[in-house]
Amino acid sequence: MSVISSTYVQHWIMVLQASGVMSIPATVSVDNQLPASWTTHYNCTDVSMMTSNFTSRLWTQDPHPQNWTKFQVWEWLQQTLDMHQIDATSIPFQNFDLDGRQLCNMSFQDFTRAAGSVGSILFQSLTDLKWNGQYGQTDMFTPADIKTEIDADFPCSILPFKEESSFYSNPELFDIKSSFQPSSILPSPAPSSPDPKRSQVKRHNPRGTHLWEFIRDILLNPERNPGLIKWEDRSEGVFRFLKSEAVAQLWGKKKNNSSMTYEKLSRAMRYYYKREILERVDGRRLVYKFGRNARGWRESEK
DNA sequence: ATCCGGTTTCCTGTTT
DNA sequence: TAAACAGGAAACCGGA
Repeated sequence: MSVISSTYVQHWIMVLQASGVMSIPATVSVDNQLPASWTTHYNCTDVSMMTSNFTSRLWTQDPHPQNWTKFQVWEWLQQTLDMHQIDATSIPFQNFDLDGRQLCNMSFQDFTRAAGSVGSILFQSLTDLKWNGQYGQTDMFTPADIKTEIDADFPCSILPFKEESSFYSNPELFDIKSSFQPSSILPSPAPSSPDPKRSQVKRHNPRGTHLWEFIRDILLNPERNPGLIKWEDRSEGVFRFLKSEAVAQLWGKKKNNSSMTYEKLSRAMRYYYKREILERVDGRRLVYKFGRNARGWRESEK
């Protein structure tokens, strides 16, 4: 009934490339893995391998969470957040200083306690892995659901609601506090009873993160920002590219476009001036400033 | 089928 | 001189 389109496959390639999950070598230390997953190890991705195996590509490491090391737990955490475009700084990573066995012993409540509403996403992801050894093949995710999931652009989401970048960019929906705070101030939806309100959130950004959001998220995630972009004036939203070509490459990876350059990226940046997402900073090379229509970069918004 | 937003690509000229 | 900036024009792509 449903056909898995090449677009769909491509999307997943992009998601997994962006997450860097496929290529993190087991030998690197935790300290340097985050930057590594965003930079050099991107280049190791084997796209043809990905396309050749629909089921296994969704999670390429040990599919048994019970056996995971602390690092693998952390890696899964990173990937799941990346997949749902959730700001990694929004959850306290220290709450997940656990190995796979400990992780698997966590209840749904434990997850929401540890990560607020994001906990439900993590819980679903883990439950799925535990039951199936991989994403995407549960009785909650039947073939009939695939079309819906293609439409939603996030096929692994058997979630109560979907986190999207439009969530950040829409002032009415953008509410990091209420969305990512611990469960004490949140109604925690049961995993099997999705909140219809949340699931009806409309996509305004079907192709994923906008460039300015991508840039913002690098700035807001120091662990993902190995000297790529730097705040010049945090309170004013002024930032500077330190490694302009590296950022362009990263953006290209995210968009599955290996020929992205800073020259082309910067053209897209200049289009933001008119929309007041960025403001000009005259006379300073590689320096930009967030404008009135850019959301989610202020410290007070976090 | 068509329109649209958000880029991407290419280009020429200017500034640092 | 290279790298970055500026912005026009057209193409592209996926969603509505």
